[in-house]
Amino acid sequence: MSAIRPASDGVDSPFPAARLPPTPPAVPTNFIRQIIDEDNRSQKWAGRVHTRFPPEPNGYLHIGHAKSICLNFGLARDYGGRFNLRFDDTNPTKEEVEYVEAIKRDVKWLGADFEGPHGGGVFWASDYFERMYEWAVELIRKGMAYVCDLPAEEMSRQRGAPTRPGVESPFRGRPVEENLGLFRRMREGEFPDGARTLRAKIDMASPNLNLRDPVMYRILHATHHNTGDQWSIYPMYDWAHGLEDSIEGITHSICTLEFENHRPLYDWFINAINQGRTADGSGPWGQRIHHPQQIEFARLVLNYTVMGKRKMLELVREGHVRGWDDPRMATVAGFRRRGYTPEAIRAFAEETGATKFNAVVDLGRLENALRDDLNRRAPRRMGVLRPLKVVIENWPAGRVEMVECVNNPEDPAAGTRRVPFSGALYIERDDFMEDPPKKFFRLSPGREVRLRYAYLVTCTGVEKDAQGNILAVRCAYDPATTGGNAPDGRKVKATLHWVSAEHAARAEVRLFDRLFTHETPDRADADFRTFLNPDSLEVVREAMLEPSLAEASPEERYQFERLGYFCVDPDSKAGAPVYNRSVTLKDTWAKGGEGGGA
RNA sequence: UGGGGAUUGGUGUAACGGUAGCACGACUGACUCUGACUCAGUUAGUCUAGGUUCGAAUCCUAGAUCCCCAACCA
Repeated sequence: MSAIRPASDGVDSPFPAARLPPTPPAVPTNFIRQIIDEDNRSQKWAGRVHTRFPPEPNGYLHIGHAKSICLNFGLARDYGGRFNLRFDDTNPTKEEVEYVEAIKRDVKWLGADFEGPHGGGVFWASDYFERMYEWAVELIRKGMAYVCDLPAEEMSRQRGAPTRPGVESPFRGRPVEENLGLFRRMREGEFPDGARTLRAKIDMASPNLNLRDPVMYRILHATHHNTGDQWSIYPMYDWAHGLEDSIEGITHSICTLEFENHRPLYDWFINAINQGRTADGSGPWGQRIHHPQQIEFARLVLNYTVMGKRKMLELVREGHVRGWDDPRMATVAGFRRRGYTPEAIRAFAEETGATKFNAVVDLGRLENALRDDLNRRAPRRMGVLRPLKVVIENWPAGRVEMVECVNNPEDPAAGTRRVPFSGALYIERDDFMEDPPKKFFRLSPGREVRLRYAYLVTCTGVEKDAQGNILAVRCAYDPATTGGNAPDGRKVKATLHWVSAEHAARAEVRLFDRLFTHETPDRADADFRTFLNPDSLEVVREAMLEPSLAEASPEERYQFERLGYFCVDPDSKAGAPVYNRSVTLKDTWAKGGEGGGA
C-alpha cells in the first residue's frame, strides 16, 4: 500500500524533491531554521524540507495565520522544499465550504503558492479517513485502544486534575474482539452521537492530561462537506494530525505553543502504529510509517487588535465592523481591502521572526512594513481631504495650465503626468493658519509657500463669514516660478499639495484608526467590546482629488502626497470612487509640539 | 499544590563559553519641491541571588515572574 512508507525517513516523500536550487538565506535565522540546518547536516530527512499550513475551514484567516503561512512557505522556498495547504476538516459540525475558497484565495494572495514550484498542492484530512480507521483498528488489535461507553461528563470527571491522577475507565479492559466489533458498529452508525468513543490506552496517572486515555474517535452523525454521510465517526485532532503529516511526508510540522503539551501524544500515536512494524515491511504489521517532527513557536500577538475566532465573529455579527473583510479587521481579507500588500505582510512576518517567546508586536511594525513597500512602488497623486478654497488673485481669468508632476520620486521609470492648475484651488485646511505658532511653516497671512510642481504663492488675505469662519484664502502667485522653481534661488519652508477646484474629482475617502483603544483588549479585565474605538472609522464624503483619480480599479494603490497611502475600495462605482487610507505617512509635525498637527 | 514552556534596551530579535549586535521607535542634526523618503549620530538591555571559569546572556544551583494544559474543539 503506497500510503505506508518506510521509516527510514526522508527518501520516502510521495513527492519528488523540488528542482529549484535553495535560495541563499537572505532572511534572519531563527530556531526553526537552526533545527532544519541540523537535520540537513545529520541527513535526518535526506535533505528534504516539507511543511504545511493546516487550517480548519471554520473561519477567515487572520494576520496570525498569515505569519504561520509565511513561515511555513518561506521554509519550503528557502530550503528548496515543498509546502502543502491542508484542510484539517475533521469536524463537520463546525466547518463550511464557504471558508475553503476564502482560505485558498488568501493563502495564494499572500504568495504562498501551494500549486507553484514549491507547492505540494491542496490536501484534505478527510481524504485520509479510511487509512486512519485502519490504523485505529490496528491499535485496537495491539491492545492500545479501546471502546469506552462513558458519557462525556463522566469521562471528564474521571480524567482527574493536574495534581490528581485520573481513574481508569471500567471499559479499559474490554477484550480486543469486543472492541473491534463495537468500533465497527460505531462506524456503521449504530449508536447515537456521544454514546461511545474510541480511546487510546495510555496512562490515566500521567501528569500530562493529554495522555490520560485521550479520545481518538467520537460519534457524530453529521454531513461532511467532503465525505457526505459516509462516516458517523470522526477522528480527533490529536489522533488525526500526526497521521495527516505522516501521510503527506511532512518533515517539520510547525504549530503554535499551546500544542507543546500535545507533542508527546503526537509522537505516541505514530510510535504506536510503528510498534511491531519494520523498516522493510517484514513482519505482521508491515512497514513503518513516516514520523515527522512537531515544532512549536509563539503565535503572533498584535497590540490593539483581537484575533480570536470567536471575538472576530462577534465583531462581525454584532455589526461593530462591516464584515470579515472590513479594513479594520485583522483578517487577511481585511488587510487586503485596507490596501496592504502581500509583500509588506511577508516582510513583517520575517522581521518579527519565530521564537518560543510570547511577544506582543506593535501594530506600528506592520504599518511600517507597508510604508516601506509602498514608498518604493506607489504612484504619487494629489488629493485634498478637508478642502479650503484658495483664490489666486493675479491669475488670468479662465486660464488653465497643465503642470507636470513626477509620479514617483523613488522610481524615475514611473514617469510624469500633467495636472490642471487654475486660479481657484483647494488646499488642505490644516495647511493654513491665520495665527500660526512658531514652528508652523505652511501657509499663513503674508507668507510664501510652494504649490507642488506649480508656483510659489503668497497669502494676501483671508475671507471669513459673519461668525469668523474662514471661507477662503487669497493668494498672489509669482509668474516667474513656473513648475515651483524660484529663478532667484529663494527658498520657501513649505510645499503644499493642491487640486484645481473646477477639475477636482469628488470621492469618498475612508480613514481608519485602530479598532481598539486598549493595547491588549484580549487580556483586559473588562469585555473586549468595551474597548472598541468609537473613532475607528471616519468617512470623508467629499474629498477633492486630482482628475486622474476619478476612475480607478479596486486594489490600485497610490500615495496621496503628504497624506498617506490610499487604496481603491471595491465599493467604488463609476463616477463615485471610494478610497481607503491604508496608512498615513509619518508625520513629525502632527506628532509634535506647539499644539500642532492635523 | 502536578506537568510543559518562556524571560536580552520602550518594542521585536541575534549571540550557542571569548568585544552584547541588528531592526523598529524615540531624540539630534543633514538633505529635501512630500514636516515623507534618504543619510549621519544619540538614547537604552542580559529577571534575581549564588556558584563554576582566565572569561558567563550562554554552564550549574536556588528563587522570581509570565504563558499553556482537566472539549467527545482545533
